[in-house]
Amino acid sequence: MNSPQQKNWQSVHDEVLRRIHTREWKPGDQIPKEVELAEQLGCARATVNRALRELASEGFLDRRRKAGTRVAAHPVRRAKLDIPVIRLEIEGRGQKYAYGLLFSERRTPPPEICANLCVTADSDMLHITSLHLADGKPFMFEDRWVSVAATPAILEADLDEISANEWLVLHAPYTRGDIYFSAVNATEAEARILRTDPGTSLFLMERTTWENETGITSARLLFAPGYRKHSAI
Amino acid sequence: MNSPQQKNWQSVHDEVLRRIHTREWKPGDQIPKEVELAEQLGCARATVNRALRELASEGFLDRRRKAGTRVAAHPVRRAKLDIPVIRLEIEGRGQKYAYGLLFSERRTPPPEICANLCVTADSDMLHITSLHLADGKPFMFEDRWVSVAATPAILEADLDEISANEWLVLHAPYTRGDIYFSAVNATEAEARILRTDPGTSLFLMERTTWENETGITSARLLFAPGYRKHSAI
DNA sequence: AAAGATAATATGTGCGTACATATTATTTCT
DNA sequence: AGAAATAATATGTACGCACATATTATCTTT
Repeated sequence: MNSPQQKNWQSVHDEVLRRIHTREWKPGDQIPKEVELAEQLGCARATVNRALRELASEGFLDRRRKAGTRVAAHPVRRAKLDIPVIRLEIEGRGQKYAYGLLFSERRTPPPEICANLCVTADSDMLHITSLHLADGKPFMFEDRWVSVAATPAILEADLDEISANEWLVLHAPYTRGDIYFSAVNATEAEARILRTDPGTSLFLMERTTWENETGITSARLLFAPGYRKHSAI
Repeated sequence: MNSPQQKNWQSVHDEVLRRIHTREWKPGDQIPKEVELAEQLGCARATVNRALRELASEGFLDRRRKAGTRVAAHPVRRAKLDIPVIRLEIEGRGQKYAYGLLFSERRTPPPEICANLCVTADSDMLHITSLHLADGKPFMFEDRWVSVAATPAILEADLDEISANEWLVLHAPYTRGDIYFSAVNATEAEARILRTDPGTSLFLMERTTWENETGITSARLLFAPGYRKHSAI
């Protein structure tokens, strides 16, 4: 009972996914080779290839040359996480965005920043702290170090008008970055800035970005109580 | 000064990315059409198409039929987040995994679970709480509701031996899911289970998964202090 | 001039072929 | 028997062509 002609890769994708979901093909099972599937489904190998490639990148299949394709034994699901500019995230919630520069100083970095960005202790850096507000209420506190050597133009940026977050996105593209999510108790100072109580649990995002092997910036983004980061899978 | 022959889509991908990074093509700019790029780079349109499609899915480009391709104005970077089975996450850190079922009861769900999964208040559900340990220390506390109607086989699972987390991954594939990350202060009970102090800031992951329109399971995963979730971009 | 029909166009995708590449299986050699 | 060379094979990808589709631009019609 061959399935009716599946002429596009989407339908092949869905059909294969259906067989995985119905456990016709179980985790660890080897599935038919591309040419067989193509014949079975009445389409070209290229079409099957496209569908299977997509499914592999989604984590449903493991593929290896010569060894063939099998259903992923331990489906490591890959959630997609959008990392927008803070302004857009707030405006996307239908709230009014505001921003205030708290502090900006050109100086040498503390040890933990050196370690993060792999820079020397005498590097020329810009240290910026700022507060992002949603509907007038503190939303996120940003504590950022930017390498002046890697991004000299940052010195000309008017950081009272545009946040370092947004300026960097527009002017300093990066090739890779790390993000860490965690939870911390608010310190006295942090609580004061975010207008909450010391000890309150806060969502923390730590980001470091790189242009090839050059560290660009390292930021500590501390969100006001109640913040939830969503992701779909 | 055309670039030397770029015969594979990876090199086209990298070359386009280079032009974006060097701001030869700036955010918002329209880039040459596929046929032009193909000619310029000395390869087939299909090859360019593959590269640009990839770049669009990575968030660097916006593409629309007839309108052409342009550099994304607000590069919403998409971080990829791996959601493995807890056991593999712990073993991946080189730690010894252990697991204990705390509690298991078949009953009707409380209102918040009904809302999450879109089920009625008289649904047949399984409520499971368990503790995952790394090197003998509490690592994550799992509080999960599973729909018996959607996954009757769960009743036969030996949840003392295999965690609901892992059983579900292997036996109840889902079509979509939501994940929320946040930070909460430990309650008395949670602090006792995770062997920490009440009020300690804890990283919380709330997951709900669906098979088509049927809610499968909703889980609240509370991590021990110090946990950081990593993601690359 | 506004509305609706029509043409033009860039991307989206399918197909068949050819060859590349990684990996496994087999054979040959010592 | 064990190691090394060789063959076989499934996926990976490049190419050229054709046509589909969405969207914009243009031309009619009223």
